[in-house]
Amino acid sequence: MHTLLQHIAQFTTLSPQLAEELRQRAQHHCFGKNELLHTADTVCRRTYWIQQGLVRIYFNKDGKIVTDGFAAENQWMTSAYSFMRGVPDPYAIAAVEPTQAYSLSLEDLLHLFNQFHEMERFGRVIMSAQFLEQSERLNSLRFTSPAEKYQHFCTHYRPILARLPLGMVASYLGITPETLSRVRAKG
Amino acid sequence: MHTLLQHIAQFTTLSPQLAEELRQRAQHHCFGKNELLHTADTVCRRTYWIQQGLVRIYFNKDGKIVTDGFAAENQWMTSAYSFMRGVPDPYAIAAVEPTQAYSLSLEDLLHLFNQFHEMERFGRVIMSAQFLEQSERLNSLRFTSPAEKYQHFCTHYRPILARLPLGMVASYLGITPETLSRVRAKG
DNA sequence: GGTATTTTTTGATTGTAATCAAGTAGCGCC
DNA sequence: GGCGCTACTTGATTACAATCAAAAAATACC
Repeated sequence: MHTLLQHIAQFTTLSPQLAEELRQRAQHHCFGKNELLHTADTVCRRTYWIQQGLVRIYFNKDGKIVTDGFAAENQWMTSAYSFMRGVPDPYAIAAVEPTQAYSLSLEDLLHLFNQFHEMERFGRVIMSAQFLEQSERLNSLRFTSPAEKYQHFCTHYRPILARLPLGMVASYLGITPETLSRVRAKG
Repeated sequence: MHTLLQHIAQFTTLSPQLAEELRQRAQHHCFGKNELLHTADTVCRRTYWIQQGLVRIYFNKDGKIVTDGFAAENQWMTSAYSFMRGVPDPYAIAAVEPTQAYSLSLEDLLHLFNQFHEMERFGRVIMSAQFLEQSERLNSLRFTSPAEKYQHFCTHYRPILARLPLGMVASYLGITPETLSRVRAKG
Protein backbone atom coordinates (compact mmCIF):
# COMPACT_ATOMS: atom_id res chain seq x y z
CA MET A 1 0.00 0.00 0.00
CA HIS A 2 2.78 2.45 0.86
CA THR A 3 3.80 2.29 -2.84
CA LEU A 4 0.41 3.67 -3.94
CA LEU A 5 0.69 6.40 -1.30
CA GLN A 6 4.17 7.25 -2.57
CA HIS A 7 2.82 7.48 -6.09
CA ILE A 8 0.09 9.90 -5.03
CA ALA A 9 2.53 11.94 -2.97
CA GLN A 10 4.53 12.59 -6.15
CA PHE A 11 1.71 14.72 -7.48
CA THR A 12 0.05 16.30 -4.44
CA THR A 13 0.53 16.80 -0.73
CA LEU A 14 -0.54 13.68 1.10
CA SER A 15 -1.97 14.47 4.50
CA PRO A 16 -2.12 11.72 7.14
CA GLN A 17 -5.92 11.90 6.98
CA LEU A 18 -5.98 11.33 3.24
CA ALA A 19 -3.44 8.53 3.56
CA GLU A 20 -5.65 6.88 6.15
CA GLU A 21 -8.76 7.16 4.00
CA LEU A 22 -6.89 5.69 1.05
CA ARG A 23 -5.69 2.80 3.19
CA GLN A 24 -9.25 2.09 4.23
CA ARG A 25 -10.78 2.30 0.80
CA ALA A 26 -8.24 0.83 -1.60
CA GLN A 27 -8.66 -2.87 -2.32
CA HIS A 28 -5.72 -5.09 -3.06
CA HIS A 29 -5.88 -7.64 -5.89
CA CYS A 30 -3.79 -10.45 -7.31
CA PHE A 31 -4.48 -11.52 -10.87
CA GLY A 32 -3.07 -14.57 -12.63
CA LYS A 33 -1.88 -14.44 -16.23
CA ASN A 34 -4.82 -13.80 -18.60
CA GLU A 35 -7.18 -13.22 -15.70
CA LEU A 36 -9.78 -10.50 -16.32
CA LEU A 37 -9.76 -7.33 -14.24
CA HIS A 38 -12.85 -6.20 -16.11
CA THR A 39 -15.30 -7.92 -18.47
CA ALA A 40 -16.54 -6.45 -21.75
CA ASP A 41 -20.09 -5.07 -21.87
CA THR A 42 -20.32 -4.56 -18.14
CA VAL A 43 -19.85 -1.36 -16.18
CA CYS A 44 -16.25 -0.93 -15.10
CA ARG A 45 -16.65 -0.17 -11.39
CA ARG A 46 -13.04 0.32 -10.35
CA THR A 47 -9.84 1.99 -11.44
CA TYR A 48 -6.68 -0.03 -10.90
CA TRP A 49 -3.23 1.14 -9.94
CA ILE A 50 -0.66 -1.45 -10.97
CA GLN A 51 1.84 -2.20 -8.25
CA GLN A 52 3.54 -5.09 -10.00
CA GLY A 53 2.85 -6.72 -13.34
CA LEU A 54 1.36 -5.73 -16.67
CA VAL A 55 -2.21 -5.47 -17.96
CA ARG A 56 -3.85 -4.59 -21.22
CA ILE A 57 -7.18 -3.18 -22.31
CA TYR A 58 -8.70 -4.48 -25.53
CA PHE A 59 -11.91 -5.06 -27.40
CA ASN A 60 -13.33 -7.29 -30.07
CA LYS A 61 -13.55 -5.65 -33.46
CA ASP A 62 -15.19 -7.86 -36.08
CA GLY A 63 -13.84 -10.97 -34.43
CA LYS A 64 -10.30 -9.64 -33.99
CA ILE A 65 -8.83 -8.58 -30.68
CA VAL A 66 -7.66 -4.97 -30.80
CA THR A 67 -5.39 -3.84 -27.98
CA ASP A 68 -6.08 -0.31 -26.92
CA GLY A 69 -3.53 0.23 -24.19
CA PHE A 70 -1.21 -1.13 -21.54
CA ALA A 71 -0.43 -0.35 -17.94
CA ALA A 72 2.58 -1.56 -16.00
CA GLU A 73 4.10 -0.67 -12.62
CA ASN A 74 2.98 2.72 -11.23
CA GLN A 75 0.35 3.26 -13.88
CA TRP A 76 -3.44 3.47 -13.74
CA MET A 77 -5.83 1.37 -15.78
CA THR A 78 -9.56 1.46 -16.16
CA SER A 79 -12.10 1.48 -18.96
CA ALA A 80 -12.32 5.24 -18.77
CA TYR A 81 -15.67 6.00 -20.35
CA SER A 82 -17.43 3.13 -18.62
CA PHE A 83 -15.86 3.96 -15.27
CA MET A 84 -16.52 7.69 -15.40
CA ARG A 85 -20.01 7.56 -16.85
CA GLY A 86 -21.23 4.33 -15.27
CA VAL A 87 -22.28 2.67 -18.51
CA PRO A 88 -21.16 -0.61 -20.14
CA ASP A 89 -18.69 -0.41 -23.00
CA PRO A 90 -16.98 -3.02 -25.16
CA TYR A 91 -13.57 -2.95 -23.48
CA ALA A 92 -12.10 -5.73 -21.39
CA ILE A 93 -9.01 -5.59 -19.21
CA ALA A 94 -6.77 -8.60 -18.67
CA ALA A 95 -3.48 -9.35 -16.97
CA VAL A 96 -0.64 -10.01 -19.42
CA GLU A 97 1.51 -11.21 -16.52
CA PRO A 98 0.67 -12.14 -12.94
CA THR A 99 -0.26 -8.76 -11.51
CA GLN A 100 -0.77 -7.09 -8.17
CA ALA A 101 -2.89 -3.97 -8.02
CA TYR A 102 -4.84 -1.63 -5.79
CA SER A 103 -8.21 -0.37 -6.86
CA LEU A 104 -10.68 2.38 -6.01
CA SER A 105 -14.33 2.69 -6.94
CA LEU A 106 -15.83 5.82 -8.44
CA GLU A 107 -17.70 6.36 -5.18
CA ASP A 108 -14.41 6.17 -3.26
CA LEU A 109 -12.83 8.67 -5.61
CA LEU A 110 -15.72 11.11 -5.55
CA HIS A 111 -15.78 10.95 -1.77
CA LEU A 112 -12.05 11.62 -1.61
CA PHE A 113 -12.32 14.43 -4.15
CA ASN A 114 -15.04 16.02 -2.03
CA GLN A 115 -13.27 15.54 1.25
CA PHE A 116 -9.75 16.52 0.25
CA HIS A 117 -8.75 19.42 -1.95
CA GLU A 118 -5.36 17.77 -2.33
CA MET A 119 -6.99 14.64 -3.79
CA GLU A 120 -8.98 16.74 -6.23
CA ARG A 121 -5.60 18.20 -7.21
CA PHE A 122 -4.25 14.72 -7.77
CA GLY A 123 -7.21 13.91 -9.99
CA ARG A 124 -6.73 17.02 -12.05
CA VAL A 125 -3.00 16.51 -12.47
CA ILE A 126 -3.36 12.86 -13.46
CA MET A 127 -6.14 13.63 -15.95
CA SER A 128 -4.01 16.39 -17.48
CA ALA A 129 -1.07 14.05 -17.85
CA GLN A 130 -3.26 11.37 -19.43
CA PHE A 131 -4.66 13.95 -21.80
CA LEU A 132 -1.22 15.04 -22.98
CA GLU A 133 -0.07 11.45 -23.33
CA GLN A 134 -3.12 10.64 -25.40
CA SER A 135 -2.48 13.69 -27.60
CA GLU A 136 0.96 12.37 -28.38
CA ARG A 137 -0.45 8.98 -29.25
CA LEU A 138 -3.08 10.56 -31.47
CA ASN A 139 -0.37 12.42 -33.39
CA SER A 140 1.67 9.26 -33.73
CA LEU A 141 -1.32 7.35 -35.11
CA ARG A 142 -2.24 10.15 -37.43
CA PHE A 143 1.00 11.25 -38.95
CA THR A 144 3.62 8.52 -38.78
CA SER A 145 4.46 5.49 -40.88
CA PRO A 146 4.36 1.97 -39.44
CA ALA A 147 8.15 2.07 -39.04
CA GLU A 148 7.98 5.33 -37.12
CA LYS A 149 5.15 4.04 -34.96
CA TYR A 150 7.27 1.07 -34.01
CA GLN A 151 10.30 3.27 -33.35
CA HIS A 152 8.19 5.50 -31.15
CA PHE A 153 6.90 2.50 -29.25
CA CYS A 154 10.42 1.16 -28.75
CA THR A 155 11.66 4.42 -27.29
CA HIS A 156 8.60 5.17 -25.13
CA TYR A 157 7.68 1.66 -23.99
CA ARG A 158 11.04 -0.05 -23.88
CA PRO A 159 10.49 -1.50 -20.39
CA ILE A 160 7.41 -3.44 -21.47
CA LEU A 161 8.26 -4.23 -25.10
CA ALA A 162 9.94 -7.53 -24.29
CA ARG A 163 7.04 -8.53 -22.05
CA LEU A 164 4.44 -8.29 -24.84
CA PRO A 165 3.54 -10.57 -27.76
CA LEU A 166 4.08 -8.63 -30.98
CA GLY A 167 0.48 -9.09 -32.06
CA MET A 168 -0.63 -6.93 -29.15
CA VAL A 169 1.92 -4.28 -30.02
CA ALA A 170 0.80 -4.30 -33.66
CA SER A 171 -2.86 -3.76 -32.88
CA TYR A 172 -1.98 -1.07 -30.33
CA LEU A 173 -0.03 0.70 -33.08
CA GLY A 174 -2.90 0.34 -35.52
CA ILE A 175 -1.02 -1.90 -37.95
CA THR A 176 -1.26 -5.61 -38.80
CA PRO A 177 1.10 -8.20 -37.31
CA GLU A 178 2.41 -8.84 -40.84
CA THR A 179 3.35 -5.21 -41.28
CA LEU A 180 5.01 -5.09 -37.87
CA SER A 181 6.99 -8.19 -38.70
CA ARG A 182 8.25 -6.63 -41.94
CA VAL A 183 9.11 -3.37 -40.20
CA ARG A 184 11.17 -5.23 -37.63
CA ALA A 185 12.92 -7.31 -40.29
CA LYS A 186 14.22 -4.19 -42.02
CA GLY A 187 15.19 -1.94 -39.07
CA MET B 1 -18.16 38.00 -18.36
CA HIS B 2 -21.26 36.57 -16.74
CA THR B 3 -21.38 34.01 -19.58
CA LEU B 4 -17.99 32.60 -18.55
CA LEU B 5 -19.15 32.46 -14.95
CA GLN B 6 -22.31 30.63 -16.03
CA HIS B 7 -20.20 28.15 -17.93
CA ILE B 8 -18.05 27.45 -14.88
CA ALA B 9 -21.11 27.19 -12.64
CA GLN B 10 -22.35 24.31 -14.80
CA PHE B 11 -19.49 22.15 -13.54
CA THR B 12 -18.79 23.30 -10.01
CA THR B 13 -20.18 25.48 -7.25
CA LEU B 14 -19.26 29.08 -7.95
CA SER B 15 -18.78 31.05 -4.75
CA PRO B 16 -18.97 34.84 -4.85
CA GLN B 17 -15.27 34.98 -3.94
CA LEU B 18 -14.27 32.76 -6.86
CA ALA B 19 -16.51 34.75 -9.19
CA GLU B 20 -14.84 37.95 -8.07
CA GLU B 21 -11.35 36.54 -8.59
CA LEU B 22 -12.32 35.35 -12.05
CA ARG B 23 -13.68 38.78 -12.91
CA GLN B 24 -10.43 40.38 -11.86
CA ARG B 25 -8.14 37.96 -13.68
CA ALA B 26 -9.90 37.08 -16.93
CA GLN B 27 -8.95 39.24 -19.90
CA HIS B 28 -11.39 40.02 -22.64
CA HIS B 29 -10.32 39.87 -26.29
CA CYS B 30 -11.72 40.67 -29.73
CA PHE B 31 -10.08 39.00 -32.72
CA GLY B 32 -10.72 39.78 -36.38
CA LYS B 33 -11.06 37.05 -38.97
CA ASN B 34 -7.74 35.23 -39.44
CA GLU B 35 -6.18 37.07 -36.52
CA LEU B 36 -3.81 34.96 -34.43
CA LEU B 37 -4.62 34.17 -30.81
CA HIS B 38 -1.31 32.36 -30.55
CA THR B 39 1.77 32.18 -32.77
CA ALA B 40 3.60 28.96 -33.68
CA ASP B 41 6.93 28.24 -31.97
CA THR B 42 6.23 30.50 -29.03
CA VAL B 43 4.99 29.58 -25.57
CA CYS B 44 1.20 29.68 -25.39
CA ARG B 45 0.65 31.78 -22.27
CA ARG B 46 -3.13 31.81 -22.07
CA THR B 47 -6.14 29.55 -22.40
CA TYR B 48 -9.13 31.04 -24.18
CA TRP B 49 -12.80 30.56 -23.53
CA ILE B 50 -14.78 31.44 -26.65
CA GLN B 51 -17.77 33.65 -25.92
CA GLN B 52 -18.71 34.29 -29.52
CA GLY B 53 -17.10 33.17 -32.76
CA LEU B 54 -14.96 30.28 -33.96
CA VAL B 55 -11.24 29.54 -33.80
CA ARG B 56 -8.99 26.78 -35.00
CA ILE B 57 -5.64 25.33 -33.97
CA TYR B 58 -3.29 24.16 -36.71
CA PHE B 59 0.30 23.57 -37.63
CA ASN B 60 2.52 23.42 -40.65
CA LYS B 61 3.35 19.90 -41.76
CA ASP B 62 5.77 19.80 -44.69
CA GLY B 63 4.38 23.02 -46.09
CA LYS B 64 0.74 22.03 -45.66
CA ILE B 65 -1.56 23.45 -43.01
CA VAL B 66 -3.03 20.71 -40.85
CA THR B 67 -5.98 21.67 -38.68
CA ASP B 68 -5.91 19.97 -35.33
CA GLY B 69 -9.07 21.27 -33.71
CA PHE B 70 -11.79 23.85 -33.43
CA ALA B 71 -13.49 25.75 -30.62
CA ALA B 72 -16.72 27.69 -30.87
CA GLU B 73 -19.07 29.26 -28.32
CA ASN B 74 -18.65 27.94 -24.76
CA GLN B 75 -15.55 25.95 -25.54
CA TRP B 76 -11.94 26.28 -24.43
CA MET B 77 -8.93 26.55 -26.71
CA THR B 78 -5.24 26.60 -26.03
CA SER B 79 -2.14 24.87 -27.30
CA ALA B 80 -2.34 22.37 -24.49
CA TYR B 81 1.19 21.04 -24.24
CA SER B 82 2.78 24.46 -24.66
CA PHE B 83 0.39 26.05 -22.18
CA MET B 84 0.69 23.38 -19.51
CA ARG B 85 4.42 22.80 -19.77
CA GLY B 86 5.55 26.33 -20.66
CA VAL B 87 7.47 25.33 -23.77
CA PRO B 88 7.10 26.40 -27.43
CA ASP B 89 5.38 24.02 -29.80
CA PRO B 90 4.48 24.18 -33.49
CA TYR B 91 0.78 24.98 -33.11
CA ALA B 92 -0.84 28.28 -33.98
CA ILE B 93 -4.37 29.40 -33.13
CA ALA B 94 -6.35 31.69 -35.40
CA ALA B 95 -9.86 33.09 -35.56
CA VAL B 96 -11.96 31.56 -38.34
CA GLU B 97 -14.58 34.24 -37.73
CA PRO B 98 -14.53 37.49 -35.77
CA THR B 99 -14.29 36.19 -32.22
CA GLN B 100 -14.77 37.40 -28.67
CA ALA B 101 -13.08 35.49 -25.88
CA TYR B 102 -11.95 35.57 -22.29
CA SER B 103 -8.55 34.26 -21.33
CA LEU B 104 -6.65 33.14 -18.26
CA SER B 105 -2.93 32.63 -17.81
CA LEU B 106 -1.44 29.50 -16.27
CA GLU B 107 -0.46 31.59 -13.24
CA ASP B 108 -4.06 32.74 -12.85
CA LEU B 109 -5.29 29.18 -13.08
CA LEU B 110 -2.76 27.76 -10.66
CA HIS B 111 -3.58 30.52 -8.20
CA LEU B 112 -7.29 29.78 -8.51
CA PHE B 113 -6.70 26.03 -8.19
CA ASN B 114 -4.73 26.66 -4.99
CA GLN B 115 -7.16 29.12 -3.54
CA PHE B 116 -10.44 27.38 -4.36
CA HIS B 117 -11.16 23.67 -4.06
CA GLU B 118 -14.19 24.26 -6.29
CA MET B 119 -11.97 25.64 -9.05
CA GLU B 120 -9.69 22.63 -8.79
CA ARG B 121 -12.84 20.57 -9.23
CA PHE B 122 -13.68 22.52 -12.35
CA GLY B 123 -10.20 21.85 -13.72
CA ARG B 124 -10.49 18.14 -13.06
CA VAL B 125 -13.94 17.85 -14.56
CA ILE B 126 -13.02 19.78 -17.70
CA MET B 127 -9.83 17.77 -18.20
CA SER B 128 -11.78 14.53 -17.79
CA ALA B 129 -14.31 15.65 -20.38
CA GLN B 130 -11.56 16.67 -22.79
CA PHE B 131 -9.89 13.32 -22.26
CA LEU B 132 -13.05 11.39 -23.11
CA GLU B 133 -13.73 13.57 -26.12
CA GLN B 134 -10.21 12.99 -27.37
CA SER B 135 -10.60 9.24 -26.87
CA GLU B 136 -13.63 9.29 -29.11
CA ARG B 137 -11.72 11.23 -31.75
CA LEU B 138 -8.83 8.80 -31.54
CA ASN B 139 -11.17 5.89 -32.16
CA SER B 140 -12.75 7.69 -35.07
CA LEU B 141 -9.36 8.36 -36.66
CA ARG B 142 -8.18 4.85 -36.04
CA PHE B 143 -11.08 2.68 -37.05
CA THR B 144 -13.40 4.48 -39.41
CA SER B 145 -13.45 5.07 -43.16
CA PRO B 146 -13.35 8.57 -44.63
CA ALA B 147 -17.11 8.44 -45.15
CA GLU B 148 -17.71 7.48 -41.53
CA LYS B 149 -15.33 10.18 -40.32
CA TYR B 150 -17.32 12.74 -42.23
CA GLN B 151 -20.62 11.36 -40.93
CA HIS B 152 -19.29 11.53 -37.40
CA PHE B 153 -18.19 15.11 -37.93
CA CYS B 154 -21.58 16.06 -39.33
CA THR B 155 -23.45 14.67 -36.35
CA HIS B 156 -21.05 15.95 -33.69
CA TYR B 157 -20.09 19.33 -35.17
CA ARG B 158 -23.21 20.28 -37.08
CA PRO B 159 -23.37 23.81 -35.63
CA ILE B 160 -19.93 24.74 -36.99
CA LEU B 161 -19.84 22.66 -40.18
CA ALA B 162 -21.32 25.38 -42.35
CA ARG B 163 -18.94 27.95 -40.89
CA LEU B 164 -15.78 26.08 -41.98
CA PRO B 165 -14.02 25.71 -45.33
CA LEU B 166 -13.99 22.03 -46.25
CA GLY B 167 -10.21 21.95 -46.46
CA MET B 168 -10.02 22.57 -42.72
CA VAL B 169 -12.55 19.84 -42.06
CA ALA B 170 -10.63 17.42 -44.27
CA SER B 171 -7.30 17.94 -42.52
CA TYR B 172 -9.01 17.75 -39.13
CA LEU B 173 -10.43 14.37 -40.20
CA GLY B 174 -7.05 13.19 -41.45
CA ILE B 175 -8.11 12.89 -45.08
CA THR B 176 -7.35 14.95 -48.20
CA PRO B 177 -9.72 17.60 -49.55
CA GLU B 178 -10.13 15.47 -52.68
CA THR B 179 -11.28 12.47 -50.65
CA LEU B 180 -13.68 14.61 -48.63
CA SER B 181 -15.12 16.04 -51.81
CA ARG B 182 -15.72 12.56 -53.21
CA VAL B 183 -17.27 11.37 -49.94
CA ARG B 184 -19.68 14.29 -49.98
CA ALA B 185 -20.57 13.72 -53.62
CA LYS B 186 -21.71 10.19 -52.87
CA GLY B 187 -23.56 10.55 -49.53
C1' DG C 1 -18.75 44.77 -62.00
C1' DG C 2 -14.73 42.53 -63.31
C1' DT C 3 -10.44 40.44 -62.24
C1' DA C 4 -7.67 37.62 -59.14
C1' DT C 5 -7.35 34.35 -55.71
C1' DT C 6 -8.91 30.64 -53.14
C1' DT C 7 -11.80 26.69 -52.64
C1' DT C 8 -13.92 22.75 -54.42
C1' DT C 9 -14.63 19.25 -57.78
C1' DT C 10 -13.36 15.77 -61.10
C1' DG C 11 -10.19 12.51 -63.35
C1' DA C 12 -5.96 9.39 -63.88
C1' DT C 13 -2.26 7.17 -61.64
C1' DT C 14 0.49 5.51 -57.89
C1' DG C 15 2.04 3.84 -53.40
C1' DT C 16 1.37 1.68 -49.17
C1' DA C 17 -0.32 -1.32 -46.10
C1' DA C 18 -4.21 -4.69 -45.71
C1' DT C 19 -5.65 -9.01 -46.93
C1' DC C 20 -5.16 -13.68 -48.22
C1' DA C 21 -2.40 -17.76 -47.88
C1' DA C 22 1.18 -20.82 -46.36
C1' DG C 23 4.83 -22.10 -43.86
C1' DT C 24 8.13 -21.95 -39.76
C1' DA C 25 9.37 -21.31 -35.16
C1' DG C 26 8.52 -21.06 -30.30
C1' DC C 27 6.23 -22.54 -26.15
C1' DG C 28 3.18 -24.73 -22.83
C1' DC C 29 1.71 -28.80 -21.32
C1' DC C 30 1.11 -33.58 -20.51
C1' DG D 1 10.76 -35.43 -25.01
C1' DG D 2 7.08 -35.03 -28.18
C1' DC D 3 2.48 -33.20 -29.32
C1' DG D 4 -0.47 -29.29 -30.23
C1' DC D 5 -1.30 -24.76 -30.23
C1' DT D 6 -0.13 -19.97 -30.72
C1' DA D 7 3.02 -16.53 -32.41
C1' DC D 8 5.67 -14.98 -35.97
C1' DT D 9 7.49 -14.63 -40.69
C1' DT D 10 7.39 -14.54 -45.67
C1' DG D 11 5.23 -14.07 -50.19
C1' DA D 12 1.52 -12.69 -53.69
C1' DT D 13 -2.33 -9.93 -54.55
C1' DT D 14 -5.72 -6.38 -53.76
C1' DA D 15 -8.02 -2.25 -52.15
C1' DC D 16 -8.09 2.25 -50.82
C1' DA D 17 -6.95 6.75 -50.37
C1' DA D 18 -2.95 9.81 -51.57
C1' DT D 19 -0.91 12.20 -55.06
C1' DC D 20 -0.65 14.59 -59.34
C1' DA D 21 -3.03 17.46 -62.58
C1' DA D 22 -6.39 20.50 -64.20
C1' DA D 23 -10.92 22.53 -64.54
C1' DA D 24 -14.87 24.74 -62.42
C1' DA D 25 -17.03 27.31 -58.84
C1' DA D 26 -17.07 30.57 -55.19
C1' DT D 27 -15.28 34.50 -52.86
C1' DA D 28 -12.48 38.56 -52.09
C1' DC D 29 -10.86 42.79 -53.59
C1' DC D 30 -10.15 46.80 -56.21
